[in-house]
Amino acid sequence: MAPSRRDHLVDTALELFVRDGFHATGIDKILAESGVAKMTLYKHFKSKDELILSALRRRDERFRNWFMRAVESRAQAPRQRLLAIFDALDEWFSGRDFNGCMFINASAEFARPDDPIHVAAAEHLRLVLAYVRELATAAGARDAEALARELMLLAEGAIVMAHVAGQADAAKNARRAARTLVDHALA
Amino acid sequence: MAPSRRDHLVDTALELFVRDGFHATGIDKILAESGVAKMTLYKHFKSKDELILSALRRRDERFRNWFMRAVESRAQAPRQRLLAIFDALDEWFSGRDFNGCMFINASAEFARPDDPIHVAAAEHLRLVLAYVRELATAAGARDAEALARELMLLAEGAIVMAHVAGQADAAKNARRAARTLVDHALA
DNA sequence: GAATAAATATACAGATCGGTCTGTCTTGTC
DNA sequence: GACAAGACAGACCGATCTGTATATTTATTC
Repeated sequence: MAPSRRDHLVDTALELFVRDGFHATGIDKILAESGVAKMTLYKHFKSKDELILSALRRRDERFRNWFMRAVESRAQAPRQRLLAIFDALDEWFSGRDFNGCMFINASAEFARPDDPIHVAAAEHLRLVLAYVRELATAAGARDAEALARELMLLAEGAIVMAHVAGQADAAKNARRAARTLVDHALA
Repeated sequence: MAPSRRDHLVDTALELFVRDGFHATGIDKILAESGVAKMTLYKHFKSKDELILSALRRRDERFRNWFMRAVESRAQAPRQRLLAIFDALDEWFSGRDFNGCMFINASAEFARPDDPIHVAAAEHLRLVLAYVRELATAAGARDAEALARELMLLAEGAIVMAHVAGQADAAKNARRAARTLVDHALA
């Protein structure tokens, strides 16, 4: 079964949104890039914002899937998995198409906290945090919630320093800090 | 001496850019809000991008000024100043008009690393990092550069978690992690 | 092969974008 | 009072924006 027009549309939009941003990517560019007609887009999506939401949902799904596999394939021991988070980030940052976190970017362009797009970005972070908390719990942290939040700070900070400041080694710095925090939390 | 038209323009633009984003803020809105004529704007700035750069420069100047005063007024001892960073962030996040970091947002909308606006954002982070490194050096850290980078990760991560995920206590989590890292680095 | 559904191309609407241009009016200075 | 500088208002430009309408082509299915 050939990929549906809708899927193709979401994939193309996803790529352009990540590369150029949301406001800077016009409907017409998405249509030209995907070879889909305008009426087809508006049959599947009520508006550009709906398309953005679909792209964010797909990104969330793919990213967390990749992330969990990347972490779990690197280590078996729970404590090592907490550190493997930052090895996965390092791989991500080193990719040619790294352009920051799509959800941080979405929150920048849709700043009102009640904007559905901003809400979707918040939900993504909530889900990633929940996964890190699972890892922290498995590792036997006294306060898994606290450790997870601390590691999330390092992870998000690394994304920012890698993207905004171009610090290619941000994930490595974060890993070093993470080891200190994990040692402290598991002592 | 009345504030110059140019200054008023930059201030108005700064406010709107922070609140609504860069692409979402049109020239006309800035003019209407500031009561300045269009030709006056284009006499002072070659383009909208030039106005954005001026707004970023002003923001960088004001933010770092506020930040250094906020840190130094909270503590005298170098080690305590490193932790005061996160008390200052907490105050910032609690403000009614907190809308994330303008430089992270700018990098999201102007993603190409060689874009002058992205470069300006990178420079801002570089300057903040330099200040944190000074504090770390004064505190007698064995590796001041490493400690400064780790604390920067926590700070930027806190900004993201506070803005994107609406975590009001992000700065407090960061402060707790920072204490662990500082203790480890000064041991 | 006809009927049906979907996707196509194209044109268009109405608004807004960044930026230019032409004037008018105010203000300060000599 | 003459004059120049600077800011004003507002029309205007071409391009682009999201979204809609129409009419044609393609593909599937009976």
